[in-house]
Amino acid sequence: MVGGPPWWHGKFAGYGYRMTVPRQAILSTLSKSKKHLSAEDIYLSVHKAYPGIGLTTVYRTLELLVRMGLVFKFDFGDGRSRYELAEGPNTNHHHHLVCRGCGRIIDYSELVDEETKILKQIGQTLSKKYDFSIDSHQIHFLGLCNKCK
Amino acid sequence: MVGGPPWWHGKFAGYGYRMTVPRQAILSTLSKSKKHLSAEDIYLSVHKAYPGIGLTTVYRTLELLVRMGLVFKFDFGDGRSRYELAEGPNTNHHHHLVCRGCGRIIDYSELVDEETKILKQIGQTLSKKYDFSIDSHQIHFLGLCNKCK
DNA sequence: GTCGATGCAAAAAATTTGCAAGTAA
DNA sequence: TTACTTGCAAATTTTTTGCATCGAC
Repeated sequence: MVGGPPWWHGKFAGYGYRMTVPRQAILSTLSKSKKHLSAEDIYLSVHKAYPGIGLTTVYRTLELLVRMGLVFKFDFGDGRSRYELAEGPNTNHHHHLVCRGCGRIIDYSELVDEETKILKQIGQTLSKKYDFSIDSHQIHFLGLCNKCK
Repeated sequence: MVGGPPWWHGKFAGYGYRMTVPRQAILSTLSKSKKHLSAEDIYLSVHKAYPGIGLTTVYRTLELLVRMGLVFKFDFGDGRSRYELAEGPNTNHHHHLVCRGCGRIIDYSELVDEETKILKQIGQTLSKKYDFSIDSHQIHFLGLCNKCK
């Protein structure tokens, strides 16, 4: 509970973008949630506090935040994209177990450092070979959760 | 060029499903392509040879094949799902580089054995801890390809 | 004051569903 | 013959776009 401006202040001006109420609200919602929110989840949350904010703005803002690298976008195969804050006080690097039965997503952080270490090396090799600039990675394990198997 | 029935014959009866012309055609298309085909790609290819086959059947068949484990489904973030044959004479295990700029997908097979070896170990640990039965995994590196950076 | 940002309504795109008719086993 | 499959059309769902207005810097 230290107060002060959120860590993302100042990130916008540098890119020539503006800090607005909808952007604050969307970042705030993302930073408070531990889940993988869909655009509609975010809309509902934000719209409750600021009824003026529309779904279109949510989509446009998320696209911007992903481009800026502040937010990660995931597709787990259920037809809607999910979004997570890329960094910040409450975020921790993790990967996902995806249930093909019910769509449940389990985050795991165990062993992620080990995974990341290997992927970093491999990424460098691929980066060079394919002249491709890598800025993030995703690992998904697919299968069935305890309820679905 | 050995002829004989395709390797997937017999996979259906065991599950109580039937082998039909549309299913043959869809599997055949998938087995001939090296790419990550969308449902519409598959529809166009199959529909050319068998104009009677509709897009709905393609979607329903793909869902079935994914459930059977014969086909993998991927979402690279461009709003349409992609499908690849899971196994077969022409398939090789690979992972993906995904360009955030133009959506281009680069397959790589280098170092995949190394990745898979590690992930297998990690998968076992997670499997136990989360009571989750893992049957496949995906690794995506995200970034910008040579044309987009 | 300027130019980026927003809201609303409409459009577009991808995927799913209802139901009668077709067909593999 | 029986029950799984299919095709068509219609419906749903998610995401994008046009355009006039608003507001951050």
